Amino acid sequence: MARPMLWQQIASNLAADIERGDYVPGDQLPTERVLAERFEVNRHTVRRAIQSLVEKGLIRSEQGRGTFVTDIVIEYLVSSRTRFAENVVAADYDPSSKPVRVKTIPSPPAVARALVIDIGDPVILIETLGMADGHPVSLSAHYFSEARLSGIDQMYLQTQSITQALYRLGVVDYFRESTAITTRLPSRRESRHLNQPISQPILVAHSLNIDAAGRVIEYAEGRYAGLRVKMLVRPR
Amino acid sequence: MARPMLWQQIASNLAADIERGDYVPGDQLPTERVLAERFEVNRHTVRRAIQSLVEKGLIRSEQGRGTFVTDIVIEYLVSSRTRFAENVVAADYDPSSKPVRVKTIPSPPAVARALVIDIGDPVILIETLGMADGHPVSLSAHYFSEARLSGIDQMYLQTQSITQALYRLGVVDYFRESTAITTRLPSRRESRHLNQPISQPILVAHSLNIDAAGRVIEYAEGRYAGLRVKMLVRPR
DNA sequence: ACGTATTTGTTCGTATGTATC
DNA sequence: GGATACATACGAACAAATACG
Repeated sequence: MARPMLWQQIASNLAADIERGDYVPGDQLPTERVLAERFEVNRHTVRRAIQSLVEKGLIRSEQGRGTFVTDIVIEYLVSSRTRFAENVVAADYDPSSKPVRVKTIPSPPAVARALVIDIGDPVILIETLGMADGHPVSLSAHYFSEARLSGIDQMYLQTQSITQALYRLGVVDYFRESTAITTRLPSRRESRHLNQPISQPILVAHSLNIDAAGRVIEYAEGRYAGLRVKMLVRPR
Repeated sequence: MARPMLWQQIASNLAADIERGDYVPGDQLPTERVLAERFEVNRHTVRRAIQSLVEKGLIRSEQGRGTFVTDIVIEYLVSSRTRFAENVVAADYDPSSKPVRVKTIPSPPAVARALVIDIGDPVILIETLGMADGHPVSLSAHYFSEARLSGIDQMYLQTQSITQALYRLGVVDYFRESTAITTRLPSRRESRHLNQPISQPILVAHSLNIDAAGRVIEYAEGRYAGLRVKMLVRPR
């Protein structure tokens, strides 16, 4: 029997530390020199261990900076049928979501313009937190015209799915008409929900969804954790 | 004839200041109190003037912060034929660009992967600063395989246009195959070139351009001033 | 704007243990 | 046993990128 090699022992040690949460995604690992001292081996041996973890995708090294635990990265495909859960599944993570706020409010100007209603007309706001493997990824505010889709708030609370809620209200399918992507620093509230530092920028996507007949269904403002999300566009 | 109202005189005064460049996009105007003193009118009168300029879209006021000259906002359409100049013209600004760096380097891993060459193979880097009405908007690094497009650096320096340079090398047209959009804070160098604070996030777009035959032509990393750029996606 | 310290990346050389013929 | 090839591990030095005052 081959006895386990030194570098493999070190690799599984480090992997266990990461698994246990000693180091969370984005954290910097100790330097190679420090690890070499801790494990009482040569730096080469530590490097061999690190290399194997990099190949596994668990960590990433950056020359001159350090070695870091890999962040969860969702490649968020912006297409005509953009759905949160599908994108997370495609990235091989476990999707989940929960309501943050559900309420009816007078529509702000930007929302009214998008939904083609008058400013102040009642709109239903459903704000959701989307997660991948339990890590928050997106905080999305979905706006619906109360006049057109009355009761969607109740349907959503029952089904926990906007697609499902729309379906029960007769919207069998809907499409992404346009998406405008910007960036800014998060508010305190946003940084709290997305569990990321207030100094880390977020991606902001304003999108308009229409049904098969071209009627405006939903206007949404999605805020995405900049560290964990990449928007992928394949143009027509 | 109705003689001009006080608030209108003040409004056109302020508009002229802005037109003349006393205040550039993003600048904060003096507070309402200060303006009231300067024009020797009541604050209400200043407010009426400001309101009219806000409606014209020239300035924007933020409760508790101040009044600011509207930033230039480019709606950058991500499509199969994405060209910088065309996007700037569509937003009604005057496009220009200048080279920042032109050099041949061994290809870094990410570039090699995108261009389907070996790591370290020579690539030509052309870095350009794109401007709208003289305000920097994008800092883009364009990578070309030296083996495939030898001499494009010289062509670019002659024509000052990447599209033109490619044309002279036999690439009559090219298309955007994919674009990945992320965000982060700028480096010192980037913030300097884009003339924006280091604390303001930038949009980062990694894109791949191919020719009509589907051959990879160019890999680019565009960095866009977050304050002045909105990426617009119309999915297929 | 520029040097200094830190950190990863690369390349030498050397020694040792293991498997194979 | 002997010769060879190969992988593992250690040591030292330098290169390249980065961070920071």
